[in-house]
Amino acid sequence: MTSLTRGEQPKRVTRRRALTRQRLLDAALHVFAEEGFGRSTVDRVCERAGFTRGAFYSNFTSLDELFLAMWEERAAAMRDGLREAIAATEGSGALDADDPERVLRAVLDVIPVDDAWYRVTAEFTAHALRNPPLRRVMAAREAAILDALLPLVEGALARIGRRVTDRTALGQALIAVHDGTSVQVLLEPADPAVRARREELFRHVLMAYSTEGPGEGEEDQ
Amino acid sequence: MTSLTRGEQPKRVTRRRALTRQRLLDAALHVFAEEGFGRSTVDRVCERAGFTRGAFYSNFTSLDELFLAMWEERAAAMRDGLREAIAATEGSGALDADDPERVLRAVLDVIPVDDAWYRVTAEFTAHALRNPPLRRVMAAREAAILDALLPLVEGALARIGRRVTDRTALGQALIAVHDGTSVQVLLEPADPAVRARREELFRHVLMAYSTEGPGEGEEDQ
DNA sequence: CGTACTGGATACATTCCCGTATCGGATCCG
DNA sequence: CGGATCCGATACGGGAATGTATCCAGTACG
Repeated sequence: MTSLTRGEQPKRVTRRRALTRQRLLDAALHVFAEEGFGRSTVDRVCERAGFTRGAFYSNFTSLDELFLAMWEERAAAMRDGLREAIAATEGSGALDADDPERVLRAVLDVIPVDDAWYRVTAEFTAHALRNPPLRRVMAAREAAILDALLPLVEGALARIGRRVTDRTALGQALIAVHDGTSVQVLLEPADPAVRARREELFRHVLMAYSTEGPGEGEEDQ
Repeated sequence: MTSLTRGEQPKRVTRRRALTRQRLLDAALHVFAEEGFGRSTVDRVCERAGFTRGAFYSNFTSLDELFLAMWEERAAAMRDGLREAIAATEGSGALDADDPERVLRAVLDVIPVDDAWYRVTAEFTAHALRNPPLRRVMAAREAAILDALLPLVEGALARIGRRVTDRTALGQALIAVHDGTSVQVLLEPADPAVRARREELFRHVLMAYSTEGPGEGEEDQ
């Protein structure tokens, strides 16, 4: 379908080019969110970005490729955000021996339930499941993102005195819970209880996949 | 958009009508799964069913309406299947005091990870999130389905000596875990470990939301 | 400061899909 | 079995979106 393997860069990336690329990415997020990925068209994305289709085809070969670029961006932002948030809890005075709540907060604030983003990824995932090469690309990238995020969570847990028993299982569980409960929260936006149950489930998972053991580096402060 | 409230039935449902309706439903499932809900068209559904668009518009007003009918069908089948499966475990000899595994099996076999169905519902859900009236309809139906299924699970748990602490929370958690882990299994179809971790997570949830207490009716036997 | 080149706009031909209105044959009922 | 009714096929008039090929202007570099 599309060449999903990094094509050769045109020797230099002019300033202008980078800008229009970014504008296209921003516009696409809105369009995908509003129309749905499946119903989105190159036309609309360009219209929203204030370009014509020529600009699009000069920067991307397909909406798939564009989405993957968008995802990359998002993942990087999340990774940085999480790192920062966890670092922030670190400085904040004395650590109680047991304060999983703080870790939970840090994580949930950085990786929130984002209406638009949820819709877009859900649809794109379904789309990828229909297309084996794309599915593989997606699985690989997801694994990479998890690899970057997990150590952060694990470190945070260690600092409050809990050792993770099975790193991979915890990662899979957290993602499943995040995704699975996000829909529920979005479907029932008026009901705060749904959100509360989501967080309770996160607590259960964090506890179930870690054990009260010596944190690696700093047991308490 | 579409009148999602049950319209008035034309006084009688002729045999022929029922048949074409069913053929349209079956065809639609395939088309949705293959093309994606968003990219599916009335044309294609009819083509696949061997009708022309006239037939479609005579039976449904929109693809949304058709999907809801499809979902209804599916939910009913699941409910019956689950009831039957649980009833089957009932007769099977002496119950060990603690055999959550049996309950888990019964449930997982009836509500499997279904590739095509997952894609379709995921996309339709995203679509519904974009459309408040439709979102409400969907939330309501989901709640109704859960109401029908939960007592069955609760009963099965009671028979192995576990009392559910918070019915609603358990239901929400099970659904979240089912949905969230389904994607993972489908994204990584070659890796049996992913599926194993899914089931492990189910076990954790079943235990976390129930307590070792006297089952309501039949403590043992 | 001018020129070679890159990037985005425009035009084009094609394909697909929508929803309605009307018609003729199948189906049901007495 | 015959008439009333129902149902699905056909015809119609538009409206988008696609990807490509070509062209002009803005940009960067010597």
